[in-house]
Amino acid sequence: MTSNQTNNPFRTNWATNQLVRSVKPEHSRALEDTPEYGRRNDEMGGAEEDEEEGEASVLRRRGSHRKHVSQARLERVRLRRIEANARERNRMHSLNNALDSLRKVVPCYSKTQKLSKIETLRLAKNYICVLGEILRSGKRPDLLTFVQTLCKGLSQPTTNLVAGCLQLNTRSFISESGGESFSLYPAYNHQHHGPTSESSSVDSVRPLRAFGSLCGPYGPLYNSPSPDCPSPLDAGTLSPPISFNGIFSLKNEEPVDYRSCHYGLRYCSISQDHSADLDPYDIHLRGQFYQVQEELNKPFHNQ
DNA sequence: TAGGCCATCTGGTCCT
DNA sequence: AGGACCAGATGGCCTA
Repeated sequence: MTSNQTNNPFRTNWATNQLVRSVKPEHSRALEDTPEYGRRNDEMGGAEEDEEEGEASVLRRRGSHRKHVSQARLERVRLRRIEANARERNRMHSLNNALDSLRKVVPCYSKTQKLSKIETLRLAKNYICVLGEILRSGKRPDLLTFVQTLCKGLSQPTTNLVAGCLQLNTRSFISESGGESFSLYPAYNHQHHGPTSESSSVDSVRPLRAFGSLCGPYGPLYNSPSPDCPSPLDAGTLSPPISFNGIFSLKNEEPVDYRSCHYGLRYCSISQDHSADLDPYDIHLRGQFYQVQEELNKPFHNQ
């Protein structure tokens, strides 16, 4: 809610128009000399000046004419302007909703510290680049490439934020990954951890979001729709999991009900017994083997 | 306090 | 004619 909504919109716009008027090019000024503009000035308490002075007789003649024909028409114009404003607001709101949806599927999502619009777009573009490269090559890039690509063109604060979301710190890498057997790919999930798992963490990293977000043939495997379709992820409570050598770190602002999670492959590899003890701000999930995950990840097994 | 980000209003342009 | 889209301008809020 901005002051524009709480205050009389014409109040600020009047000042705006006064200023704009002084710098606008001639072709724009022409329109402002129309009855519509005069009417608006009247409403904002500004203005008879166009008619009283300034452009003298021609305007005055036009002015008298417009006063004669204007009332009903001007009322319509004013109404149209109000309606157009409302439509524009709605349009921008839907655009913002779409951006929010985008925020939820890029690697760094936080409800309390939202990425700006421009940074969201940049990060999304970078993310797509990474995923595209993965699809193209069938291999996951090395960590450095991933991070560099992801943060390409991002501002320093956003880079820090993304790094924070991804928990990019040396200690995590060294202590938990042993130098290279880790994954920071939000689109990935690990597998084969736990009793039935193999422990090769490099191989355990598998892309996941890339397919989980599609409405394509892999969609049913997840029982999860695309970003266009509502999903637990899109409900806004989940952010992409980060895997460090089989340990997921999930940072969220709100608790997540993992028991009702449809993204079983991504989030539900935890027993219900433990779910109540989860710290939503730093959740470590122990992966379990899922048959469907094996299916899903087939295309991503390195050739 | 400056700068970044955002919501809103507005007029122009294009399209149906 | 009217709606969608766009870009410019502005003021408010927040943070370093």
